[in-house]
Amino acid sequence: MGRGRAPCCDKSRVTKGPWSPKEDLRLISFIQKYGHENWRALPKQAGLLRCGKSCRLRWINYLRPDLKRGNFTKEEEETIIRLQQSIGNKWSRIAAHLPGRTDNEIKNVWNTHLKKKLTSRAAVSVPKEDQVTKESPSSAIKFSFSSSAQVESNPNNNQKNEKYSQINLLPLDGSPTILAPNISTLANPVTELHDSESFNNFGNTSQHNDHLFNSSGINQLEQFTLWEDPNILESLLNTEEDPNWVLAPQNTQPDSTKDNFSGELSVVSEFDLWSTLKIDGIPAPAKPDDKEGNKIHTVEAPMGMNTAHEYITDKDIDSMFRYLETEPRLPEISVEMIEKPKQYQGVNLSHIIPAAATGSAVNETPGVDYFPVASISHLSLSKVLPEDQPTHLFGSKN
DNA sequence: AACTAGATCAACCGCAATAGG
DNA sequence: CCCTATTGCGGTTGATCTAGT
Repeated sequence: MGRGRAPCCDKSRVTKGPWSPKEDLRLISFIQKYGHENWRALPKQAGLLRCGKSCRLRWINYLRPDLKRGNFTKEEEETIIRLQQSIGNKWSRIAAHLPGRTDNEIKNVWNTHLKKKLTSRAAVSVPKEDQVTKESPSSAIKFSFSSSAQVESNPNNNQKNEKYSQINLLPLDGSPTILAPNISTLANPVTELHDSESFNNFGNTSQHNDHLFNSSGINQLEQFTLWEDPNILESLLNTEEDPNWVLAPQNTQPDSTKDNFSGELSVVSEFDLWSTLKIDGIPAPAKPDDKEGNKIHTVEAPMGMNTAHEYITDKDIDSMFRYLETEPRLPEISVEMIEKPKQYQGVNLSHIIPAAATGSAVNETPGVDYFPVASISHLSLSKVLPEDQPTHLFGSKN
């Protein structure tokens, strides 16, 4: 063995950069089911081309269910300032005092806001001669902290929160559901589906990773029944659940402590346009406001839906395309396919038509455990997936 | 409209700390 | 106690967004 520290992973064989929704869901699904005893082995077991450190960071900073999102409150900022002055840049220790906040987030807030704020306060409060002769940080806090109430709430808060807007889904029977990228779960009333702002933000892929957070800034997983009790997954296997459940097979129980795990965790990470637009029994959303100048398309609802058509904007379609581009298994689709799904049913578009709508049933592989991954379905395996990849069978259970 | 500078923040890197054999 | 593997931490980077010109 050579000298020096061994690299944590083979850098040439791991993905770097921003995480895709698909990767997120894969990581969430794996940890939800098996935990994270061994970060180094986790990527391989979960089928992720990521370094273990990257997975850990992603989980801790963005995916774990107890994260709080949104702007820091004045109280939180005060706490950070106070603790930073007393213990220094011990971000993880500071984070321990702020439930739902991560050390990385706190560090960023400090570097981008609080440090400057503190500096500007000091400039105002300290006589000029003192600024030249005294640079002790501990002296700065003595006069800066009392004025922290001046911190104003950001008038652009709404803008930030808007990025988190999502369309919410409900399984037909109110069953718990698992999160799929670019959609959110049943936590909020489905009436939000009709909110034009949420509608227009459908599938919005902002700069960062907002696909898991709702307009309240709370990680949807926090309200995620399935998350709170992973055993629900198992119990659902024995129930007559909604035909819209997407099921993915589970061939093997991985040993998270071993590196030679050979099983595969199959994950459905696609989202379904139709299920977001329309769920049986729920009134269709109002035609969205075209205030942003997006062209409004009238689209046919797929077979099995109650209504004849729904509305969708260019922006929505773009968002959907953007997501579909990350799904290498999916065939190319066109706007026309989206607008006229019936015409394309059974050809290329079967992957965006809910199995329940088409009435098709997917045969399960004997001896394979299935678990629901999303309350929606749109993959017709025979049309989309190579036949030699049986571990990726998706479809409704009945 | 195009460009630029500043702001933001997710993600990476390297080192330190810790665990376990 | 030593050595190695792994995790955790803090500094830093760089992509993207936003506001200003």
